[in-house]
Amino acid sequence: MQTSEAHETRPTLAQVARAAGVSEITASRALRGGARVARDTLERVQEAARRLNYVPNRLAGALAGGQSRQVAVVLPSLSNSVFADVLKGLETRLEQAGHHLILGVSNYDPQREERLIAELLTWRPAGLVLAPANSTELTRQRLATADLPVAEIMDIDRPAIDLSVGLSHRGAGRAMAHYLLGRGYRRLAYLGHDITTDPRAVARRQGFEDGLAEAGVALEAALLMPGPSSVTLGSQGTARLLGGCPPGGLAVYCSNDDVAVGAFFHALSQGLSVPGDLALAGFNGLAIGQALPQPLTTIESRRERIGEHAAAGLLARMRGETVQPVDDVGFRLITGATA
Amino acid sequence: MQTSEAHETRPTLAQVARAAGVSEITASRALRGGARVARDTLERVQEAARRLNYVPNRLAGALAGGQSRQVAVVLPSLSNSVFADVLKGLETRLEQAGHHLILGVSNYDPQREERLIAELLTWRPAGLVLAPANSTELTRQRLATADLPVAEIMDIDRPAIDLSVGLSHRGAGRAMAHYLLGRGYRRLAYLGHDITTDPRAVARRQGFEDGLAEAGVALEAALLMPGPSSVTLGSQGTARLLGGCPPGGLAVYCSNDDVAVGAFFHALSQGLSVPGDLALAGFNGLAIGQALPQPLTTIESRRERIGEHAAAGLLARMRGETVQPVDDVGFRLITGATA
DNA sequence: GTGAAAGCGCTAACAT
DNA sequence: ATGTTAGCGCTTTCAC
Repeated sequence: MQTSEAHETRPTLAQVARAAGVSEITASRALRGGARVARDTLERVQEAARRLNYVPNRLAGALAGGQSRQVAVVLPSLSNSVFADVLKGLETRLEQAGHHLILGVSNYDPQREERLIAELLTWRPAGLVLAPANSTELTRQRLATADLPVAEIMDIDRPAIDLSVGLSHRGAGRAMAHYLLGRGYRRLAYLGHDITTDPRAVARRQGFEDGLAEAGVALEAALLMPGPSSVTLGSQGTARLLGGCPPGGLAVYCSNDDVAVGAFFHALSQGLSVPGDLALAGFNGLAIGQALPQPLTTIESRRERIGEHAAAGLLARMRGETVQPVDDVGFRLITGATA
Repeated sequence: MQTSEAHETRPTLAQVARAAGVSEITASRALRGGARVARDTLERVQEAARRLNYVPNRLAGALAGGQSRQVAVVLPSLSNSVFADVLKGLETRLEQAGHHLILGVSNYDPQREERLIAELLTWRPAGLVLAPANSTELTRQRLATADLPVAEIMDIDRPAIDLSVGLSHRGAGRAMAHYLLGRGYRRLAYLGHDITTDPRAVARRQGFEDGLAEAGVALEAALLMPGPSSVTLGSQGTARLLGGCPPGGLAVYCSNDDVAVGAFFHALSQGLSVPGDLALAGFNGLAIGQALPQPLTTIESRRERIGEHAAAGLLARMRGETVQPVDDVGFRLITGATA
C-alpha cells in the first residue's frame, strides 16, 4: 500500500475481531455463514463489521483458502450480440452463486486466446469458460492439465477437454438444408462472412452441404465475403451473389441472421419479393430477424441458455459432483416467412 | 480435468528460484521486467520458469504488493449492444496494459448495483468503471471514500464522483430537436421504452423537449411503452402512437435506434412513406440503422471510444497522474434519410 | 546485483 | 463454540 498519511487504512478482519472481542478466526467464521458460532457472538461480529465498514479482502481469502470464486471467461468477440447473450446467462447464474467473472476477448485469434488463458489462469480461477476460436493444441493441452473445470461452449461437434455445452452446428446446417429441400427449393446458394476464423460457421456450412448431398443436390453458388459478419456485408454480398446467380426460386442460406437481414434489405431495396424471387435463411434467431416485416426463417440458438448451463455445469463440478461431459441445449427451427 | 491423482502441486516461485539457483526475491525480480538483475541470472530464471511451466499466482502477488491489476466493471445490461461496445473498448485497452476485467451486471437495478459494487470491491480492484443505473446515495458515498479511481461512463450531465467519460445526452436530445426543427417539422412526437430505469434516455428526452421549447414548439404526443427497448417495442409503439396522432408530416423522436428501427419496419409494413408520411430519428448510430434501405437519422454515440477513454483515464490515475475530471467524447449527428 | 527477514489478510488444521 | 498455530505465495523493506 502507498503510505497515504491521513488516509486510515482499510479495516482488516483482525480489527473487526478486536472490536467484537473475539479471535480472528471466530470473526472469520461468523462473517461466512456463521456455522459453529454462538448466536450472539455472530451478531456482535456482524455488527462490528458493519460499524467499521469492513470490506473483506478476497485476495487474502482465496490465497489462504485455496479457492478463488472467480471464473474466467474467454470469448472470441463482443461485437456479435450472440456472445453478449451467452455472457449474460453466465453472469446471472454465477453471480447468484457468489462467483465473479474475469473476462477476456480473443478476437478469433488463436494466439491471443492462448495468451489470454495463460494470463487469466494467474488469478487461479475456480473454473474457466471458453468459446473456442480454433484453439491451438498448446491451449488444449494446458487446459487439460490445468486441474480446473473447463466448459467449452457454443459447439458440441468437437471432442471436449472437459465439459461441452452448446449445440451441433453441423446438425443445424443439415436441418436447414432438409427444411429448404422440403419447401421445394432446388436452387440453393450459400452466403457467408470470413469463415476461416469462425469454426461454428464452417460447421454449419458443412452440415448444410451434407444435407443437400443426401438428396443429391449441390450448391449452385457459394460466396464468402471478407471480414466479420454484419448486415452491410449481407446486403453487399447478396448484390454480388445475384450477379452470377439470378433470383427466381433461389434460396440463399446465410452464415447467420445478421447476414440474412442484410440480404433481406437488399431484396427490399431492389424490389425483389421474398421468398418468391429470393428465399432467405439464417442462423441464431436474433430478435431483429423476427421483427422484420416478414419474420426470418432461421434456427434459434438459445445463447443465454448456453451460458446458464455452462455456469451450472462448472458450479456442479466445483462442488465435486460428476457431470455429463456433453450438454446439448439443442436448437429450434423458426419457419418464419422468408423461405 | 477430473481428479488427476498423480497431481503434483503447481510450481511456486520458490521452486523456480531453487531450480535457477537464486533466492526467491531475485527470481521475483527477474520475472517482472528484470530491473536490477544481472543479465544471465535473468535468463536462467526465465528458463527455469519455462521448464517448470510456472504460472505466477497473482492473488499472492496482489496481496503482497498491495495492488491488483484487476479492474471492476459494472454495467446495467448486456442485452443492449451499446454496452457490449463499451465493454469491448474497455477490454482492449485494459488487456493491452496488463489488466483484467471483473464484470458485474446490474440490470438497471440500483440495489443490485450497490450490492455488486460491494462484492467486486472485495477483490481490491485497481479501478472501477461504472455505467450508472440511478445509483443510490450510498453507492456514491462508498465509491467516493473507497480510495480507488472510478470512471463513470456514458453520461457527463451529472456531477462525477471521480472521472466522467461520455457525452451529454441532454445535449444530444437538444441537437436532434434543433435538427428536426431545421428540417421544417412542426409536428413532433416522442416514442420511448420504460424510461424510468434508464437515466440517459430520460436526459435525451428532456433535452429534446428543451430544444423544442426554445422554438416555442411542444410535443404533440409522447408514448412510453413498458419494458426495455427493442425493435418489436418500436413497431408496436408506433402502431399505438399513430392511433391518436395521424401521420403526414409527423416526426417521431425515438428513445434509441432499436425503437426507431422498429418504427421503420412498421411504416414499411403499413405502406407509409418515410420520411414523407412519417419521419423517424433515433439515438446511437447502430450499424443496423445505417444498413436499412434508408439510413436512419440518428446521433452516433461513440461507445467503443467511451470504453477506451475510460480505460485510459483509469490507467493514468493508477500511474498517479492527474486527469481532467470530465472527458466529453462528443457525438455526431447522422443526417440519414429518415428525417 | 543479490539476499534475509517480515508481512500482506486471511483460513485450514488442529487444539481446547 | 472458540482459540492457537502455521501457513497460502508472493513482494516490500532494508541490508550487504
